Amino acid sequence: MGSKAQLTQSRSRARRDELLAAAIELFAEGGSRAITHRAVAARADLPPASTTYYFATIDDLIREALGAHIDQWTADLTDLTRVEFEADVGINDAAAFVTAIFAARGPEVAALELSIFLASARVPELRDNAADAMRAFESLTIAILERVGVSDGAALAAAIVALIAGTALRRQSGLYSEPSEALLLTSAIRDLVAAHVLGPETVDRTLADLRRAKA
Amino acid sequence: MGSKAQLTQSRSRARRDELLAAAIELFAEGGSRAITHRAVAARADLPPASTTYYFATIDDLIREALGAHIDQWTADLTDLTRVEFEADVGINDAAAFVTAIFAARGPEVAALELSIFLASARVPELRDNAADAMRAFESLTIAILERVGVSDGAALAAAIVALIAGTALRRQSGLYSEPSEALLLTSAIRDLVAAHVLGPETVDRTLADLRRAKA
DNA sequence: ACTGCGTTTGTACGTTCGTACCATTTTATC
DNA sequence: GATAAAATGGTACGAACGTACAAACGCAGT
Repeated sequence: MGSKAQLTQSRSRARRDELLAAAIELFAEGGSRAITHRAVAARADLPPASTTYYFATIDDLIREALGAHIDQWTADLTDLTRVEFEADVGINDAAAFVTAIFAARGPEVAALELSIFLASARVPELRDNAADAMRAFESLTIAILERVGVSDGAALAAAIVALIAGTALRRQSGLYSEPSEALLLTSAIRDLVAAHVLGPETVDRTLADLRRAKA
Repeated sequence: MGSKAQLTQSRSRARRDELLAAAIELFAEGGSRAITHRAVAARADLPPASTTYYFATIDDLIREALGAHIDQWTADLTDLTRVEFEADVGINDAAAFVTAIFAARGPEVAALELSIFLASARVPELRDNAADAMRAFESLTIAILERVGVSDGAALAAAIVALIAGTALRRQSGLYSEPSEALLLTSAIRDLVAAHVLGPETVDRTLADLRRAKA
C-alpha cells in the first residue's frame, strides 16, 4: 500500500507538488502514456520510490495531476473576475481579453486544458474539477460582459466560451495562421454580442429576409 | 520486426480493420493507455500475435487507428456535402443539421473525435488527417450556408465550426442538460448568421451604441 | 540527548508489456 | 495437385511497469 503520507512537513508537500508538476509536463509532451512512476520521479529529479509514497496507484497520480492543473486554472480565472477594468473599456478590448485567456497562451497550453476536459468525461473523479473550471470561465465572461454593458449575458457567455474553446481546438490542426485565428475569434465574439444587443426579433427578421431574398 | 503484411487477401485486410476498430473502442473507453497488443487482439477476438503481424509497433497501431477513424469522419462529411436539400430550407433546419453532425451523435463519439484532434497536435503523422477533417467540416458548413443564401461564408463557417466544436467540448463537463445545449447552439449559430447578413457596419454601430448607452 | 513519527530511498518482486520467432495452415499461381 | 507466397497463431524473452518493503534518515516534542 502506498499513500500513507501525512504531509505534516512543508518540505514533503513541496515534493509532492513537484511530482504533480512533473507528471503534467510528461502528459503535455506525450499523453497519459508518458506518465509512469519512474518517468515522473526522474523528471522531478527525485528517487524512483518517491511517487509511491505520495500516491497509492499510478491512476491516482494521473488523476491528481490533471485535477490540480485544472484547479489552478479555475483559481486563475476566479482571480481575474475580481480585476477592475478602466471605465471606458470597449467590446474590442474585452473580446481580446477573454480571447487571450484561453487561446493566446500558446497552443500547447490550451491543448493541455482541452485534454483534461476530455479526460474528465471518462474519469468521474475529475468531473467536478472540469465543471468548476467551466463555470469559472463562464462567470468571468459574464462579468466582463457586464462591464461592457450587457447585463443578461448568461447564454451569450456560454456561446462565447464555446467559441473560444472551439477555436483553441481548431488551432490544433495547424490549418490557420495565428493572427488570422485571433482576428476571426474577435470578430465572431463581436458578432455574437451585437446580435444579442439587437435582440431576437431583429435576428428573426434578418433571417426571414435572407430566406425571402434567396427565393 | 513486425509489419511484413502485404494484404493481398481481402480476408487479411478485414482482420486488420477489425483490429483498428477494436483499438478505437479501447481508446474511447480508457484512452491511449488502454491500447495494448493483447487488449486489442482480445477485443477483436483474434490471437495475441495478430497485432504484430499487421503493425510494426504499438505506436503505429495507435496512430493508424486514430487516423483511420478521423479519415472515416472526413469521408462522411465529404459525402454529406453532396446531399441535396429541399428548395426552401431555412436557417433553423440548416443549423440543426450542422449541429447534429458533431454534437448530436452522443457525447462519447464527439469526445473521441475531439481527442483525436488534440492528439494530432502531438503526433505529426496525424496532422494531415486532422487538417483534412477540419477542412471537410468547414467546406460542408460553407456549402450549407450557400444553400441558405449566404455566399461569402468562409469566415462565418469557421466561426460556426469553432462554435460547434466548443459546444461539444463544453458538454463533456456534464454541466448542462442535453436539450438546452442544442438550443443554445442553434441560437448562437442563428446569431452569427444574422450578424453576418447585417454586415460589419451594423455590428460596429450596434456595439458603438452599446458603449454609449453604458456611459 | 532521547524517542517517536513522518519521511526518504535503495532494492526487489511479480506482472504486463512490446516484440520476435517459427511452426503451421491457408491461399494464389501454375 | 504441386509449389511458393502469404497469413496465422502458439509461445517465449527481455524490458519496463506497478507496487511493496524495510532500512536509513530527519525533524518534532520532551
